[in-house]
Parts: sequence; structure tokens; C-alpha cells
Amino acid sequence: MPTEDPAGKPPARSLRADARRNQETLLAAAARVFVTSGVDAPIRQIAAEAGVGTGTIYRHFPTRADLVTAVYRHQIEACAQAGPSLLAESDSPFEALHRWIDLFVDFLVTKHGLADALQSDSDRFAALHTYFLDRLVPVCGDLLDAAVGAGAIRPGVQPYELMRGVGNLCIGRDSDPRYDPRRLIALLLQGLRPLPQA
Amino acid sequence: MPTEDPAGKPPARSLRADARRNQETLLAAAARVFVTSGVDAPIRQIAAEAGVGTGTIYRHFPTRADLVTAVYRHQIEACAQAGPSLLAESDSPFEALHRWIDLFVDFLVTKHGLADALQSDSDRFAALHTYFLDRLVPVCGDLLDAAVGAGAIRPGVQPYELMRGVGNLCIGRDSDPRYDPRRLIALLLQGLRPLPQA
DNA sequence: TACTATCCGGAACAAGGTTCCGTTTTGTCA
DNA sequence: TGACAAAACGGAACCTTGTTCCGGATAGTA
Repeated sequence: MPTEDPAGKPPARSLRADARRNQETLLAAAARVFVTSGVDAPIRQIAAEAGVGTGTIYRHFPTRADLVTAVYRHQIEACAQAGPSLLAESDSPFEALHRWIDLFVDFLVTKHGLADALQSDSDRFAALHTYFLDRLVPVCGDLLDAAVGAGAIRPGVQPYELMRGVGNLCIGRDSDPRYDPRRLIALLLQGLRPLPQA
Repeated sequence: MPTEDPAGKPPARSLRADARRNQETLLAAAARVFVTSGVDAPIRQIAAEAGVGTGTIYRHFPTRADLVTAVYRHQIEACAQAGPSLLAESDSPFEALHRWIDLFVDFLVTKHGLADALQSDSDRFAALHTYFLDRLVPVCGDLLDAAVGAGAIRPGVQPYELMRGVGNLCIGRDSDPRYDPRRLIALLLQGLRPLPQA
């Protein structure tokens, strides 16, 4: 079955040699360009950096989201897998949740424009939104459940809305000294704790 | 002094008759288009709706932010002025803050794409960001100070970061049943309350 | 080596933002 | 009222970016 999963992961071993070579060149070039120009960088710029034509990019990564997820797949995966580990090694489920969210935030804020893209109105990134959520919402759900079970937070918060809220809080110009998303996210997590008196 | 404030408010009574006429036509047309196509609507579409050339739009509103602020000036103003009123009439400063934030959120979520534009990476909307904050941050600051003074929330939160956080939480596709910005904003405000012990 | 399926490059098209300038309108003054 | 200069208009033209398409190059195979 030659159809790939919707997130555009590198197709297996059936490509022609030049195709596979270009695919790797493209991933490396895109990673470099994303650092300097953000995930919104013009296709032509990425093509130039890789030394290929624009058609080649579209053939390998039909949508921009495919390219972005391919570039960051490893980190998304690492984030997903960190959930259970943190739950096991942290002193409390709440701490595990907090540390996991911090991990996610670190990932977002170090990738210029990634948080913006995640919530972008345009359909250009819809698949990116979907991929992130499909992969991370279940992990977040487990952490939330554990924290609720321990009585550390109130029930009723959905993982989807928490993830999306956290992602939203990371949006915007990087490195504005007046705005540190982590501060607000910490406040938001505080807001999840049980109310002092019934 | 004929210089205008940087937010592009309608210049005073010194325009030629046709210019003033066009300016009003444009504001009305833009308001209509924003409702259906969002504040990102193509300039040409607004020009067509108003029955003028694109040059005319740029002459009256050099940047898109100028047009947007001109269209929504009244509502921004109303929001700013609601701050002191709410403080006077609410049962507590915390309630006043909460109600004021709700007002702000209502404004943002009913204007398709406005919250997105506010935090947009591109410079296209930089002046919009500035205008909103210049006008509303002081109001928010007063409400915060009052709530801190009453012991209803912890000190240390800056009005800028709160406004921006709230704005950020409003970003995204409208009317996703899984995501209600108000829920998370309420949680965030809960997170501002003093910690139970210590 | 010859053949074909695959892949490549970049020209070409579409859409939107922005600028520019020849033309039209307005207001004023004789 | 007629003429004139300043102000404003309209939209063609240009630029950037996304996306498609196809003639030509190339890898794998017989």
C-alpha cells in the first residue's frame, strides 16, 4: 500500500535514488530556512537553499504542513513520548503535567512562527494543526486524567482545549520582553487547581 | 495642528467634499466586507464594495491597520470607557475585571479574524496591535490594581501580558464547539487569585 | 546499450499588495 | 461666471508568493 499517512512522513524505501536524495536535501534546507525565516518562508527560498526547482518541493511535500511536520517529526514524537515518562518520574501528576506543557512550549517558542501556523486561519496549515493534535491530545489527556485522579486539578477540562489554549498563548512575535508565554501558562495551570473552599 | 494621531482616525474638517464622502463610503463598505470576509479581506474587494479605486483606499488609509481601527474605533472606545464604569458598579474589583475582560473577548470573537490580526507576525497589522494596547492596557491596569488592592488577585501580573494573553486565547477558527476561549480565560483569571495557603 | 517509468526544473498562471500617474473634481478668485 | 491650481480619483502596472504543468533529464532494467 503505497499511500502515506496524512502527515507526510518520509515515504519508505521505494523511491528512486535521486528522489530520496532530494528529499533529504529538502528537509535539511527547510530546517535551515525555518530557523532564519520562520515556517512561513517562501517556497522559492527553500527551493533555492536546496538547489532544486519549486516543482520538486511540491512533489515531495504537497502541502506546507507536510514539509513542516516532516522537519519537526522527531521533536513532536519526542514530546509525545515524554508524557508517560514524566508521569512516572515526577513527584506528582500535576508536576508531570506542568513539566510536559513546558516541554511543549519550549518546542513551540523555539520554532519561529510555528505556534502562529498551528492556529492559522488559512487552510494551508490545517494538516499541521490536525497532526499535532492527533499526536499530542491523547498524551495530554492521560496527564490530565492522572492529575484529576490525584485531586490536583478540577475535572472538566478537555485536553483539546488545554492544548489549544497553550498553543495560542505561544503565538506572536518572539522575544518580546514584556510577554513571556510561560508566565501566563503557569497561571492558567494554577487556574485548574481545585478551588480553596467548595 | 493638522497632524493626526498614529491610529488613523478620520481627519478633521479640512477635506474636500468628495474626499470626505469617499472616506465615509469606505468605512461603511469595509465594515460590511469585514463581517463576511474578515479583516483580511482583499483590498480590491473593499474597493469594489465601495465603488472606488484601490488608490483611494491607500490614500485614506495607508495601512490596513488604519482602516481596521477606523472601522472599530467606536467599539474600542466603548470598551475603554467601560472599565471605570464596571469598577464603580460591580460588587468587587475582581468581578469588574472579569466582566471587562468578557466585554473585550466579546468584541474580539465577533469580529472575524480580528484577534488573529492583533497578534499577526506581519507588520501589516503592527499599528493595530499598538493602538489596541495603547488604549486598553491602561484601563486594564486600573482594574488589575483595584483587584490587587482588594486582595482579590496576587500582585505581579502586568496588564500588557494579561491583555495579550486574553487576545491570544481568542485566536483561531470561529465557532469550534471544542474550544471556547471564555472557558480558558475564566481559568486564567482563576489562576490570578491568591494561593490558598502560604 | 536501449528503453521506460520516474523525477526534475522552472516557465507560466493566479491572486493579492502597493505604487504611480494621467484624468477628473473641487474650491477659489477674478 | 469662467478659469485655474490644488486635491483627489481610478485603475493599470508592477512585485511577491503560491501553485500547476510539461518538456527534458535520469535512474533502473533488460
